[in-house]
Amino acid sequence: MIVNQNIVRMPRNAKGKLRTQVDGLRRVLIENEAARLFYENGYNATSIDEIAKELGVSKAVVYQYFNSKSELLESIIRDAIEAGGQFIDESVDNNSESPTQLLIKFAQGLARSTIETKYHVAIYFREANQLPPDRFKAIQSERRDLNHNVAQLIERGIQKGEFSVPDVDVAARSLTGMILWLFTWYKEDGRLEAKELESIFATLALQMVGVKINTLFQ
Amino acid sequence: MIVNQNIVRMPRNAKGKLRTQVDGLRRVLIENEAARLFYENGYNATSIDEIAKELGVSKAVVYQYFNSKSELLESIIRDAIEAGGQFIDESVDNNSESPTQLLIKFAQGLARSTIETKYHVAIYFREANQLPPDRFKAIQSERRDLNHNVAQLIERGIQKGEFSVPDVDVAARSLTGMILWLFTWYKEDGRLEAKELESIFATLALQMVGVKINTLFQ
DNA sequence: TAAATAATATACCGATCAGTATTTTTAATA
DNA sequence: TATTAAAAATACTGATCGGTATATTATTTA
Repeated sequence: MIVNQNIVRMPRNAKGKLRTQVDGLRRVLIENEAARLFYENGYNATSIDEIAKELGVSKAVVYQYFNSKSELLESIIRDAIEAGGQFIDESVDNNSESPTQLLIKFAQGLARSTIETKYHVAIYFREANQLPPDRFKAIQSERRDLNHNVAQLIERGIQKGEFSVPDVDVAARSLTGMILWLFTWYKEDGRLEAKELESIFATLALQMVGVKINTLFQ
Repeated sequence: MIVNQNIVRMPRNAKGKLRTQVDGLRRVLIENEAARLFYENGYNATSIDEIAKELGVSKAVVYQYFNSKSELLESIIRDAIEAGGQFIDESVDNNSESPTQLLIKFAQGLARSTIETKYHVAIYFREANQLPPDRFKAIQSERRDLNHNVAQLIERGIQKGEFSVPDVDVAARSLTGMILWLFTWYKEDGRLEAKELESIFATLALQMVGVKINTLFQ
C-alpha cells in the first residue's frame, strides 16, 4: 500500500474505528518509508532515527508501532511474500482453467506484483537472514510452500500434455526466479510499461515450460 | 579459488617469487573467509575482527592485505563478475558455432560458475550498494556490458531463425536471472549434481528463447 | 647470543546506533 | 482558562566496530 502523504500527529480524539484507521495508516507510512531506505541503503546501514527523520517525527513514534527494528523488517518481508504468493494460491485450487491459462495468469500476476512491491521483494531477498533465527525459519518455510505450488502447476501441465520440462522443481524455481529478478533491474522510467512486461513474461514463461503452440488454440 | 588450508604466519625469508605466492595465497584465504561470513551474516553485520578470528589471526593481518573493509567487498564482487562473465565473453566473438550451441555453453558455464562461486554471487547482488558510490557505479557498468552481450547472442539467434522471443532485452535478463537465481536455493547436498543442473539449465534456456526443435538436429 | 627488524597482537579512539527513560508539548475537557 | 493525560521529543546508556597507534613476539643474521 503506497500512500502519498506525510505522517501526521495522532489526534487525541481519534477513538474507536477512527483510531484503528489512523493507526493502520501510520503503520503503513512508517513501513513504506523504512522499505525505501532499507532498499537504498541496506537494513543495517539504516537507523531508526533516519526513518523517523524522513517522516518528520522522532523515533519514539516508530517504536509506538513496531517493537523493534527487526519487527519492521519482518513486516516488510511478509508483505512481499503475501503480494507474490497470492497469484499462485489462486491457481492451486482452480480446476476449471487449463495449466496453460493458469501459468499465464501466474506469470502476469507475479510480474505486476514484483514491479509494484519492488522494494519489499528486494529487501526480502537481501536482508531476510538479518532476522532473528526463529523468524527467519518461519519465512523460509513459507517460501518453500510457494515453490511447491508452482511445481504442482507445472506437474499438472505435463500430465495434461501441455508442458514439457527437464526437471519440474528446477523449472518452478527458474520460473519464479526469472520474474522476481525484475527487482534487480526494473526502473520506473524504463523502455517498457508494466503491462507490456507482464505480457512478455507470460510468453517467456510459456516457452520455458515448453508449451506446445497447438495447445494454445485448441 | 577455494583453498582448504588455514592461513599461516608469513615467513620472513619469503622473498621474490615465493613472497608473491605466499602473499597471493593469504589474500585469497582472507577473501574466501570474508565471503563465507558476509554470505552467512551480511556485510555490515560481519566485523573485521570476526574474519580475523576465524582465520586464527588478528585484524592487523587483514589490514595488511586490504586497505579497508569495502576494498575486501569489492574484491569479492569483482571475482563474482569475472567468474560469470567469462562464458559470455567467449561466445561474443565466436562466429564458428551457432547461436544455439553458444547458448548451451553459456547456460552451462553460468550455472557451473554460479554454483562454484555461490557466496560471491550472493554478496554481489545483496551488498553491492554498500560500496562507496564511485566503486558501485564502476561495478554497475560492467554488469550492463554482460547483459548487452547476452542480448547480442539472442539477437543473432533470431536473425539466423533459430530463436524467437517477445523482447530481446527482457529475454537476456530473464535468462541470466533464472540461472543466477541458483544462488538463492542451491545446496551442496541437494538432489541434483552440478553436472545435471547444467544440463537442465541448458534445456530450459533453449526452451525459453523458443528454439525450434528441428534446428537442433539440422 | 645480541641486535635489528619483519610480522603480528594488543590497546585504544571516535563514531554510530538500538532501545529506553525522562521531559516537554499538545489538545481535549471541565 | 486550568487541569490532565496522551503523544512526541529529547537525553541517555551500553555495546559494537572500523581503523590506527603502540607494544610484543619471532626470526634472521652478524
